[in-house]
Amino acid sequence: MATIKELSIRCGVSVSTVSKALNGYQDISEATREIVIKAANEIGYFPDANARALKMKKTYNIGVLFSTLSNHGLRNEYFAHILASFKEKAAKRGYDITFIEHNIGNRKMTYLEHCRYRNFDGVFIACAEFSEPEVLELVNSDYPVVTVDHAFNEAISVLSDNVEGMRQLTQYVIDQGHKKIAYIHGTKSSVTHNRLVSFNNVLKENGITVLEEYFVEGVYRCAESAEELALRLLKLPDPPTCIIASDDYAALGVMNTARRLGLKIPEDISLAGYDGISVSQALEPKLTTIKQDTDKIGAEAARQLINLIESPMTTSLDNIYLKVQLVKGGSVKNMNENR
Amino acid sequence: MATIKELSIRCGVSVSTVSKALNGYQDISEATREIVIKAANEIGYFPDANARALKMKKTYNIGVLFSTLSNHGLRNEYFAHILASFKEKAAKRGYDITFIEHNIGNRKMTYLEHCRYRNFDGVFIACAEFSEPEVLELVNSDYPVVTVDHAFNEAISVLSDNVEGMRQLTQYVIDQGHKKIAYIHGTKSSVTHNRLVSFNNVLKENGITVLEEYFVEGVYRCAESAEELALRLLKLPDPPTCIIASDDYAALGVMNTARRLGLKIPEDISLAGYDGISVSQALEPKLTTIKQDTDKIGAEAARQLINLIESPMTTSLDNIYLKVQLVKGGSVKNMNENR
DNA sequence: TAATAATAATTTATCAAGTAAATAATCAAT
DNA sequence: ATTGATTATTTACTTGATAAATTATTATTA
Repeated sequence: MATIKELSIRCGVSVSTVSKALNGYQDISEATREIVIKAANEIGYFPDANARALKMKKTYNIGVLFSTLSNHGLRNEYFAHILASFKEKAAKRGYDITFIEHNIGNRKMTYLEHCRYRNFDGVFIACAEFSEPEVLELVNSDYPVVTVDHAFNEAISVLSDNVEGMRQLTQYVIDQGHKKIAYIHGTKSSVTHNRLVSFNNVLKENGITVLEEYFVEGVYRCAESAEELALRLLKLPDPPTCIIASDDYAALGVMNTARRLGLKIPEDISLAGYDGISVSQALEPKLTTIKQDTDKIGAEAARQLINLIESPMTTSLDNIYLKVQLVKGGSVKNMNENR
Repeated sequence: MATIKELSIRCGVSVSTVSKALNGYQDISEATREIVIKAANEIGYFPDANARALKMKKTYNIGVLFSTLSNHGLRNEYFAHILASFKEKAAKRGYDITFIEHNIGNRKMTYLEHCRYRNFDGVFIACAEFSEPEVLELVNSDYPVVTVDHAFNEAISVLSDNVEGMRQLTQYVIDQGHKKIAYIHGTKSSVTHNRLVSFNNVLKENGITVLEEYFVEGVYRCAESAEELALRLLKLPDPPTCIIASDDYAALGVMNTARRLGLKIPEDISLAGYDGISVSQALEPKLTTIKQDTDKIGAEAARQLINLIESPMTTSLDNIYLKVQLVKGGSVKNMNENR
């Protein structure tokens, strides 16, 4: 790889003249600048990222935390899609992305230590166990941080408007004539909590009360966990007519159980999910669900993080709520027509 | 972040003594080494990656090419899963991973230039348009390169044993009594070519000849493209009894078309795919397909690449073929029982 | 005891950049 | 011709780490 020194020899000027010429300094004659730029293009010169980072304290590299715990990580479509759009947007703004790891080889380091070691300019926490001390350490550090689906005071979070999403979904189910609605909610987090609260509010507004047994808690985004819970719900003496799962993976689990019990969806049991992953629309019937705009979430996260990196004084730490969309599949039966 | 200089002051020794002590040099007394290591742990010292890379010509960072062209990239489950296991394995061996990009900000650079700019130690081409000049430039460079699903002379490729996979699948379909088998093959590449050849060989071995119209070419891993082709196949005067798609996404497309035409799978038309993505097993009926071991592909790719980086003289450039597994779903009808 | 060897630590140079300060060159005005 | 102002270029230093060369200290041997 060509270095600035080689370039300077080729141009017959000093190294610093080259540096200044390329970095837009004003004390360089236009003639010299032209020569340097032309030569740089000819030999395909790019300043070495490591050397530059060392001197400038700026790497143009963003650390992305993407822990593979439980059902998260790259193997989860929701997060993989978010990462894809984050990556595209970051590249457009001039930033590379590198995954944050725990243990690199045999050196044990915390997430924060890894970030400092690599000198990331900022941190994107796409998915992680938000209660982990190491994650908190990262969020509470002086790093610019943007998270997805988890609100912190010390960071910007980009998330779907879950209150509105669950409101639309629940109202739709109620409008279809359902009164016995069960809810499988995920492991407690601000996201799942908001959805649960919203669900309850809509029930209340519509003057509907449901059995306490209709509320069950499962592992978030885990089909297997939902399978069991669905079995419990469907075997109740007074089973629900509709099950709302807190995410599409859980909905898939419910579907499996229903199938095993010989129940048809939506004839025998209605079902709705949340997320709008692509599988949900490949099924027969298509799943009624709330589609989260993963493209926007990723792009907006990148936008916010890079703004925070480049203009920390004018970027507020407010959370960003994005619109969601009700997808009317065929998995919720219209009970009104049935009368 | 603590620097080596701060650490040296704290220990009352020179900077290079600290460096030597931490890097296992023998010309350091055990007493001094202990003091240094203890102090390093106390203040949580890690050598700065950029400074280290500059001096050592080694970044412990792998560039990963993951272009989002057509139906590839992170949004494709197959590749996302491969990346997940690659990432885990690389971290275990002490390497970080950073995505290779084209245009970073407003600087246009080729993939190779980006790699040199960041000084990656090696390159993993997970998915890309292999005919692109930029990709070829990368493969032909002096970088250690590992690819997935595409054999080059200048790089190691990790791929499934597609000949054997398609053999198993085709034989299974034939054993189920099918003789009129159509094949939707993907855009030409070594992978799709091998599958097609294998399909033909098995037909021949079984003394089966099929109509020329049964061979159609579609866009690889694209459901929409397969939808159209399936329509063409199913509208033939003498339609096939089974359609084999070159991948599961294409199989999904076929499924959609069949559904639209009111045809039931497998009663009216049998269907098989290739890849074994999770959607394929969430469907009803489950798809008969060949499962590629994405965990192994990713891990093996990482293993090979890091071996190539660390011991280029003893790592051969041979391709690695991994075993596949026939998944007998319910999408292929047993024609023998039907007689 | 002096010479030599072995060990332990320090100094200096280097990697590829960027930048402040010093210097040189050019030209105009006096 | 001298001074001053302006513009262009070079020198010297810095970033954090490592490698090579060098020096200091202690131990061993003739």
